[in-house]
Amino acid sequence: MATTLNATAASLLGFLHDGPQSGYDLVGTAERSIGNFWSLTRSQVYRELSAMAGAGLVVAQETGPRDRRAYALTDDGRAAFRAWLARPPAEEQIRYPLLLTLAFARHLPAGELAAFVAQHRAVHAARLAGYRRERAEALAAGARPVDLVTLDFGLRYEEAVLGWFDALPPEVTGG
Amino acid sequence: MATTLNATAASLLGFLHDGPQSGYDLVGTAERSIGNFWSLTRSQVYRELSAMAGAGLVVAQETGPRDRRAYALTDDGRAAFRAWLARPPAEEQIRYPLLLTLAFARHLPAGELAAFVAQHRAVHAARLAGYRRERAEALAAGARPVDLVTLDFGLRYEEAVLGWFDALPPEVTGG
DNA sequence: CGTGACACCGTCTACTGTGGAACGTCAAGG
DNA sequence: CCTTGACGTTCCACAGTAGACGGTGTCACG
Repeated sequence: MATTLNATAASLLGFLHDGPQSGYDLVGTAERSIGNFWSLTRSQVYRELSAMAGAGLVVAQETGPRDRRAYALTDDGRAAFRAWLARPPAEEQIRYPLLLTLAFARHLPAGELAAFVAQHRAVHAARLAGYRRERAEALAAGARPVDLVTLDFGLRYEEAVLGWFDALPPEVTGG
Repeated sequence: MATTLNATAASLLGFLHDGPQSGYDLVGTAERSIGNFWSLTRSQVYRELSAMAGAGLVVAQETGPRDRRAYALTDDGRAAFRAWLARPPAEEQIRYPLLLTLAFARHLPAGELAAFVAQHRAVHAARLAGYRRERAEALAAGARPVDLVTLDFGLRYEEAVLGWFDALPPEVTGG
């Protein structure tokens, strides 16, 4: 592994610090813990796992039922993870197709645009509600502020987006 | 072109409504107008252009100086663009490596984390300032609210992120 | 007991997106 | 004249996405 890890592979190593997991497990773990701001797919997880196994950063354990195969961290893997973690993180990426539609809205009949906007607003409202519930549950379970920083990012993001939706001019919302 | 356009290709068609442009031009146009929320690279632009030329959505004009080759919209291209625009836009994607670092911060010495956070905060502060300036200029140039919706998204996003940075617990900021 | 539904688990492929190397070309300035 | 640098395209390797596919264990229900 001459070249440095990519962020997705590194996060898998991060999760493996808590014990061996299969690719399937890792997808679930990742979705639960970093899914709000980092997406990954099964395909990629398995691809990275076998690459890292080849590079000696993880070792596959014996296959269990249903071809289940857990991977365990090696010392090299631990070292690679720490090396990755010490590197300055890159900037965030945002891609929002709705804004693309909005940018070209002059080519679109007004009614359809308003419908798209309403649909997206509903999605964000639901996400915000979900984050608020999650936060309350975490607090009740004794979480410290430092445990909530990534969740709080999502909260503030969704609040901002909802505020943006609600400030949209009537040409866009169909008002 | 049986399969539907992807968003990047569609946006190129959108820009070509204003007249023929080369790949190089399109990269610049896109960066200026949708770059805040939609990234694209040279490689992809040229790839999509030749694919669309093959599908008859655009036609290459004669090559000018420096192998420059402008593409013009065809009627098929116009139709494909409208068909794409009428489809409900997908949800946004966010990937923020800093949050990944934060999520695994327990494996990292405190000082390094604070430095990363400070660097990212500065980036966002600069972007916010840039957006505010852009907005003022656009208003001065007579822009209507509907022309500012995508810029306003960026503004609210950056305000929210900055608010989040400023509410981070001292364990993270090194305070 | 049987079987059908469904979650579990991995593989594969095609396509989309990113980053940078490479390379020729024209314009302008010292 | 020569260098520098913007212009413009091509190519490649890798990262990320989406979904089809196929096999397997479990459990509920008839």
